[in-house]
Amino acid sequence: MEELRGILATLPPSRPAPAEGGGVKTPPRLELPALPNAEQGKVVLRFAPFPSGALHLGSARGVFLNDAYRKRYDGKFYVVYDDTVGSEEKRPFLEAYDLIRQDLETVDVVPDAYYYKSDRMELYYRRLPPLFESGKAYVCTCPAETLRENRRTGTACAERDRPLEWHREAWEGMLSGKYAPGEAIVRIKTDMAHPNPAFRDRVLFRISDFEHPRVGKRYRVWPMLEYAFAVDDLELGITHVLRGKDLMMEDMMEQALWSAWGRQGPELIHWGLLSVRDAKISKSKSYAEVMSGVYDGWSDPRTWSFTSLFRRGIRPEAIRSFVLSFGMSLADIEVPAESLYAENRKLLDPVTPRRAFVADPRVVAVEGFPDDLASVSLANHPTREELGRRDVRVQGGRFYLAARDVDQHRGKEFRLKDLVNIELTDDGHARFTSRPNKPIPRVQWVAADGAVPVSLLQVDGSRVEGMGEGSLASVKEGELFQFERVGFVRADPQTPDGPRRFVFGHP
RNA sequence: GCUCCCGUAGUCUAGUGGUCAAGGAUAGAGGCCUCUCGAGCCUCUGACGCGGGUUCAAAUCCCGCCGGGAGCACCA
Repeated sequence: MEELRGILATLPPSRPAPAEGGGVKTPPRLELPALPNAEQGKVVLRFAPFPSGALHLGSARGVFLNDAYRKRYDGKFYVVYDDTVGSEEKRPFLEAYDLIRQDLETVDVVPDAYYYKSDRMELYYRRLPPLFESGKAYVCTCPAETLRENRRTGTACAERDRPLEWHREAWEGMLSGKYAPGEAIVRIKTDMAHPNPAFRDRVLFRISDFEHPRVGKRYRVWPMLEYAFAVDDLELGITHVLRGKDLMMEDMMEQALWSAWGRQGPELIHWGLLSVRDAKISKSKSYAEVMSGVYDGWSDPRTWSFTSLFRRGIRPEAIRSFVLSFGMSLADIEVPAESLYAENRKLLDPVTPRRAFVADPRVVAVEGFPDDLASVSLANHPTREELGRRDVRVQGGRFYLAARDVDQHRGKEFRLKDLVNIELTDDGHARFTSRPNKPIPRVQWVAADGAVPVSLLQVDGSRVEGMGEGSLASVKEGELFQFERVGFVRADPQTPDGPRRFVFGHP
């Protein structure tokens, strides 16, 4: 898996055109540095996710940087499922292939092709014999522990210099089942005294009996990531590899292999590691919680998956701007999720209608509420008239206020925002005082008449229950609102009865 | 420990020897708004890790130090 941890000449045209007036900010134009040796129309890029779960915010850098350069150079972009057999702790999962495909669709990234490493095993095998012949690879039957120790001390293993024929036969033996898992591996011959201990005769192939989710037990000898990439990057004509700098050592491996094959590989370019503060992202934890039902599927906000962000009303363009703003810097960074929200807010604020919602509601009956005040017309947006208005019935003077507001304003006069001024006595009774606006605290309210119960899913998976204004009764999935003084929300699918369901996006 | 990478405001980023008395974003502070204590608008605060060089001139080049990160798996 190499998608973990992730401006073109212009921003994508999908960004909503800034409307006139309304104080809409023009987003800054972002530019990515040019790629070395990149020719217009001839750039071929690839993104290689390990199919163990949905794509999430940690994958975003790989997705959007590749896509941005693909567009900038009018090139190709492939998804290569990095689905070799994995290990005990890291296994590919069948469902993940489709999840990843859907996630890419969700964020409007459409690859030119999909490839599966598990379909390309013969290609990997075919490239190996020449390495035996040129003495660049060998079969090693050391136990893992011996191998580690030798690597540490820079000691070559006894088999390293056996004759070519022995290695050929041993390789056949690996394929045919003569060796059990762990009993034989293929290693590259670099230099056992290489200053970087991590680079001393690394493993190219190993035996695994795991059943692969796509190809079952058809193969028992599997390549390591670096070898598979070294082959695919040549076979697929990749011109530039963009990946996180955690894979820098893999560069050395790929380059060693290309040079052994007498070929020139693509340019290798890295970005620093990205972590998002406030977002503890663990694909394996998410997988476990999704499977066990603790999480509400991959759209549970706690996964930080693309789908879950979408469900929260976070637009793909916001994620794109967010990750592209980091550029190709090699510095490791930790960014607060707040930055992502700020990007999304620029997109949503100008187009999102306001609605009233109060959490933890208390009923307040206002004594002396004016009889002639039957309804009030409220703007859907404080500055953008084109978003229209709505009428809210207030007859009878019964309101829901947030418990917090009730407590805070007990014994004081305050204004029901956009409506009238009232006073709350110490024992909780409310009475009308006056109508004109004046500089006193303003409190959010929901008219009890017609109010609908609302359940708001939070980022931590909990729910806040409250009451929303009557116009929310007919809400449909996907509608976006700003609950005033609460934040931006997106409507979940609704059920005929029960509360209206929303997902909290961000303030 | 070894190898590699990185170091501009709280955070992210622009900057590739002069136009940088360092630009933008975000966060923070203050203000505005016939009405969002959480949106919007305006203003303000705030940075080149340290020490040596090179140069007429350095955030930009060189060396050292300090600090941070990654790799050292028969995972990806």
